Amino acid sequence: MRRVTRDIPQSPRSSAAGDDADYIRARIAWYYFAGGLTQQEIASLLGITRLRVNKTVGQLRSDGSVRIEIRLPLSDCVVMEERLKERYGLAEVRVVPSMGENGDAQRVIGEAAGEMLEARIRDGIGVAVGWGRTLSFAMTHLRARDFSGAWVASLMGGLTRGSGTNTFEVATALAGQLGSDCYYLAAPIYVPTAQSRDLLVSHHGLAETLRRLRSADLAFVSCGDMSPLSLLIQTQTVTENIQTLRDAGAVGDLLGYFLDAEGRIVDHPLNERVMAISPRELAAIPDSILASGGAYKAPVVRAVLRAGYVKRLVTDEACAAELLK
Amino acid sequence: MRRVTRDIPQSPRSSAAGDDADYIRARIAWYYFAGGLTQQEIASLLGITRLRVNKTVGQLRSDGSVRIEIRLPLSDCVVMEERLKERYGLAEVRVVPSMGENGDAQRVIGEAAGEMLEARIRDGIGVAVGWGRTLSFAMTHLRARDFSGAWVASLMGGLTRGSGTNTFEVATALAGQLGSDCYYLAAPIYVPTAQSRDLLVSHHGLAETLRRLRSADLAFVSCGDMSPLSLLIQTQTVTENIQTLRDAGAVGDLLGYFLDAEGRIVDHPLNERVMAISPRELAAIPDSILASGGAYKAPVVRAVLRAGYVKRLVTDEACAAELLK
DNA sequence: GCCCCGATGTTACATCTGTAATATTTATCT
DNA sequence: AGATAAATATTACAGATGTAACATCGGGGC
Repeated sequence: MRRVTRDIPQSPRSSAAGDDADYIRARIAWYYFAGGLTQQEIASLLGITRLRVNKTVGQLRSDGSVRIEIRLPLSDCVVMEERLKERYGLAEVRVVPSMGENGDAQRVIGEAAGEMLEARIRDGIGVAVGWGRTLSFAMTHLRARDFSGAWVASLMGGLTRGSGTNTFEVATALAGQLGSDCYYLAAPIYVPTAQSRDLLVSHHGLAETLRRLRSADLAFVSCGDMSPLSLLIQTQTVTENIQTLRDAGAVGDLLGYFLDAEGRIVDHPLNERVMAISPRELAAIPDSILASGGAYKAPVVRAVLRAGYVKRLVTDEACAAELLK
Repeated sequence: MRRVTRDIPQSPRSSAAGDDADYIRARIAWYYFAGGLTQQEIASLLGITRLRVNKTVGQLRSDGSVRIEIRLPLSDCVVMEERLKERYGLAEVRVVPSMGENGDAQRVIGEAAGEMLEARIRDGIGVAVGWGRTLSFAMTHLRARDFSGAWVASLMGGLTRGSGTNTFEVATALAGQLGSDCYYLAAPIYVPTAQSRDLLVSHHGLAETLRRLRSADLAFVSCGDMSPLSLLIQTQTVTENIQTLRDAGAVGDLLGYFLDAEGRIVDHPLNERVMAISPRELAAIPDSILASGGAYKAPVVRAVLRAGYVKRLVTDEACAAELLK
């Protein structure tokens, strides 16, 4: 566990250049998004290339420096939110429209989840976070306020062979945004054997992080399905076990634990080796947000909801429709 | 004075078609702004023409259904805000970047002013509003909440020969957004003679509106300069008097009253015929926002600030720079 | 019933935008 | 100083976007 202070955004800029670049960024943001000037106009106004303007605009969009708020609720979605709340006894549900094949659902869900998360952050709060693409999108949509009294901890171990995504990225980013402390469950998500799990837990700060996690006020998690697209499935450890997991009735994972259609942890050796708090412990956390969508994830999401592991849900139309069938 | 209920947005839609069109609008908003789909993709997804998507996107942008928030403060502007606050003893100042020749300053200032206004609205509040292009832009940037206990009244009479802009539009729109009552100063801004002014005031609901105005909690106004671009200057009544007004030392108007560089009402017959509350009465309203910008308006704005007629200011860089000279 | 109006579709085109491949500058490290 | 990496400029181009002119459709008012 380390203290994270402020290593989030476009960092490696030195002295004068950094200020200048930030200044240009801010000006571009205003001229383009508020003023509606054309990229070429901005370029000549600022004496830089259109290309640079173009790139900066792209950055601004994705790094959350400009945020677009849509004030037109989609009636269908609102209806589904209510029905989901009632059907699964949830405290809050947000359904966003599904985007066709292209513009990926993950991002839109993540952004909506970020808003829900932001609304629940308060000073002194302890937040337990998982990882995954959806969650990392949420990070761009948080307003960076200072909550130095708060703390963040990662709910689950990391991947050793990082496939592009740093698995602690979400926790780091959140702690950075909040200016709060961050505790890592610095271990692989799957340890070699059940014994080594016990060994690790007794060791190090892992025990402390786990203790902290159990006293968290809010959990922010996603879940994975069984398709080869899933981040978790791509890890070697899981790939080796995928067939036996399927045979055991697994429909997907929550915090690395594979669940059956009813949300029960399936009987499989892999589930003995997970370095993360258990779904049952997750359910004991006072408040929690599950962010997952896409029709193909509906089976896992349904499993998680049926078992009552989480209190709030952010998903998309396609998944919501499946959940309501 | 009339009750305004809800006649703001894209109104003249009948029964089924209206719902359908709104539904399409909402979907387009999500697909385009949240999902980042291309207009063509959206068109085929929804089975409509790309053109229609294109037009709708344009509407969404300008009617405030989607709102873009920029989270990068421009250091220059922030500095000027502080200096203006100190120099003119203001409670709050907002300075937005000036847009080059194109993308008009009015809109950006208006939008910022809308945000400041929104922040100050509370249930039961009485808001006195003026009119002008800048203010009408502010209306698109208000979140429509319900403040049925609030009321809105127009601060000044209207133009009889409407040059495109309905002068009560701002009051109507604001009342509509708030779902509150709206009182109009239903008279021309310049009445024929000083006597007819007294006559009108004694008559009708005008007296009541004026009484209300004086008990308003918040005023939302703009001011005009002496250039031919100014809405007010374009009215025939003023055009006839422009030379004598200049000779009397006028640098612009506030609520139809022409002021000198120190903010004093200039000695001119036209100022006897204004149907509006006086600047002095405006100063007595507990809280007030002046939204005006552009370098060419600096003289009037300075006059208004010097005389202390308003408490808060929203302007742009160019004007702010002049004000600080 | 007929006409007019507004909303939408059709087509065509100029412009703006996103992206890649490549050169040049600038900062940083040894 | 020289080498290296990052940022920025240059050029080129396909695809997306905004706009205009005109056709078509459906409803409401006379």
